[in-house]
Amino acid sequence: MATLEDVARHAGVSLATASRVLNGSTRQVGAAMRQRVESSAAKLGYRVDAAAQTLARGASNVVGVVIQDLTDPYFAAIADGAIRAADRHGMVVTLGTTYRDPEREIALVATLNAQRARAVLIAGSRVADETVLRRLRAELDVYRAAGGRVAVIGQDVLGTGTVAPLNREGAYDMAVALARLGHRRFATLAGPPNLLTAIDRAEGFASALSDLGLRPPLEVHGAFDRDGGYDAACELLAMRGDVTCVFAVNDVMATGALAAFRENGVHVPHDLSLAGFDDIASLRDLVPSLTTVRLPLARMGSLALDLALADDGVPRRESVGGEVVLRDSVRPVTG
Amino acid sequence: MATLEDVARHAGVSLATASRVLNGSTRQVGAAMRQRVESSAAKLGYRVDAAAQTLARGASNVVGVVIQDLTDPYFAAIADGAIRAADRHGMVVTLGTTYRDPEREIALVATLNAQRARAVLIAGSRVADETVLRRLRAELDVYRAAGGRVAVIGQDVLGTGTVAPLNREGAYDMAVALARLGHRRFATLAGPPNLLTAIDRAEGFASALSDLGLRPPLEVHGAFDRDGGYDAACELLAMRGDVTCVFAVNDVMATGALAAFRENGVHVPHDLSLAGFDDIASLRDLVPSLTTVRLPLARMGSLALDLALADDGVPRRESVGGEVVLRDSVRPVTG
DNA sequence: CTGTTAGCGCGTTCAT
DNA sequence: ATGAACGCGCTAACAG
Repeated sequence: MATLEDVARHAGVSLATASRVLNGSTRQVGAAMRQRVESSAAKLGYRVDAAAQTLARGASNVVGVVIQDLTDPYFAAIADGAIRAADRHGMVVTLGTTYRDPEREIALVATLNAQRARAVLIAGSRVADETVLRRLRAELDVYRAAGGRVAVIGQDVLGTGTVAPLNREGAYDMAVALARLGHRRFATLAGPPNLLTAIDRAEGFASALSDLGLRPPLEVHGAFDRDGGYDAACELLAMRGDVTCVFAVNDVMATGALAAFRENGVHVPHDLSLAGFDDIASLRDLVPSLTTVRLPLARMGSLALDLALADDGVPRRESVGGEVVLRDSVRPVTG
Repeated sequence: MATLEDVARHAGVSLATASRVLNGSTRQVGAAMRQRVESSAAKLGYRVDAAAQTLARGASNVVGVVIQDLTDPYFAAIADGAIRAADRHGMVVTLGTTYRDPEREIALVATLNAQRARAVLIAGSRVADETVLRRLRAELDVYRAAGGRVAVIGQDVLGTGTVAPLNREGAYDMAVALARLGHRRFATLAGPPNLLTAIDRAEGFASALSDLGLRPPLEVHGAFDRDGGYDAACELLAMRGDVTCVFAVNDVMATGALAAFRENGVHVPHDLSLAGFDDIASLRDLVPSLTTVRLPLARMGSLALDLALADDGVPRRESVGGEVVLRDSVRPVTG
């Protein structure tokens, strides 16, 4: 591989001049030399060495993105937004996946610190576990002490820049919208009992019912994924009582629930209404189409990068609201 | 940020010793010193500088993955497989997205070359455009000349390691399976006319019909995504004739087609059978469930990394077969 | 506008 | 088993 020095020699100029023309310095270089350097670089197939640049500059151009599962469209959409934003900044994304294991989250932050990533974005719900949280915080602290910028997409429990989806509020609004359609008796497919996102959404939903003077929802817990929704829905069917409307705390769970209901001969929305949360694009062609709370996932990813890069010590917090989207999976209660 | 030298000084040992204990050298270090170094490193919050390591070693631990669109579950699944494999090798993935623009593909390879990525994996169909292909090949050549390893997932047109899905064969098998159900008159939602994957699948399908002595399928082109399938399906409806079964060259297009058919009152599979290709997991809950050709997407991603890392000059090629999965979106022709 | 030179943090000979 | 010293490729003063 040709080095800058090779190019400089080949062009008959100094190292510094070659550096100035090839790698964005603000300094000016005469047209003749610039020409010579450029053609030498082309001829030799010169490519900068980013590692050397990082070392010399003391700053890399990578941003780390930590998500839980790339095959979950929720995270894919967020990562996509982050990648596009990084792209606009001329930065490169190294993407890490935790497989929903908080330990891996910590390890990834360490790795990204080693890369001297300019920023680290962490997406995914925090777990209500103080000890693992403390260790993550510690790892983030050493990263930030070294000048690293951090933003999370989710709960603001790390003292970092935060893009906070209004989970509680969105679920609250959803409950109000569903009650307005005449529903009085609800169930919640509530996700894992220790996942903050799931908790917030379930609580927001319940609190709206309470404000409306309705009975608290039946709550069934389950994993935060498609199969969790399926299982929870099956469990619900065994004890449904007079429930007319089911709120799943995310679309992926709602998808599983839909399948479970169908397999058990329960027709949505005729026999039971169903709502989700997130508005995952690739799920828009489900039948019936899912009523949900739309979150601007890609924008959340790019916003997180902006927040992280703007981090000047006083972490900013940006809330993003969700909008209730009524589709075919719910119907008014008649009579 | 603490450097190795800081740690060495703090532990009262030489730089070399500190390096040996902290960063996997094969050399042995006495237990006492090892202990001291480790506790100093912990106390100072030392984290290796990957850039410095890369420079000193002359090799990075990043692998580049180039895909077209992260929100397309096909690519997300492949990238997921690649990330898991990289993880097992202790490597880190920088993920680049082309937005289906071949120019971006070239730029990304250059960027990854700059990172001195140990391997570059490129997923996504080649386009039948010689000039852009030549330029991509040229960029890959300078990367490979510098010792970079490359593997593509798709057509073997770059002279690199290749994970080749058996598109032609899978589509052929699908046609045979559908004909066995009694279908005699087919249409193909064929994707863009210059996309090799789309071409191979459409041709494989047609060639089976020909072998079976059936009429060639009606062909309608469209973008390789959900909306392309939707549009193509609409077009097809205007000229359908006696077609009883539609083959979309991928599941995402089939999803769009399903929506188009439904909106136009055409019931699948009652009025029309529909098949796709890929077996995207997140689409398995569509109703009716999609008949498709299953591809082991995650494995293709990890296989690509293996191929790339094994690259010793003579690029290997690994074909991966697809398996026809019959589901509810097709039904036998009765009478 | 151009050239010289001193590091950036670490791996790795080569001595000891 | 341990340490001293050089070099990886590049940027950024500084000098001219």
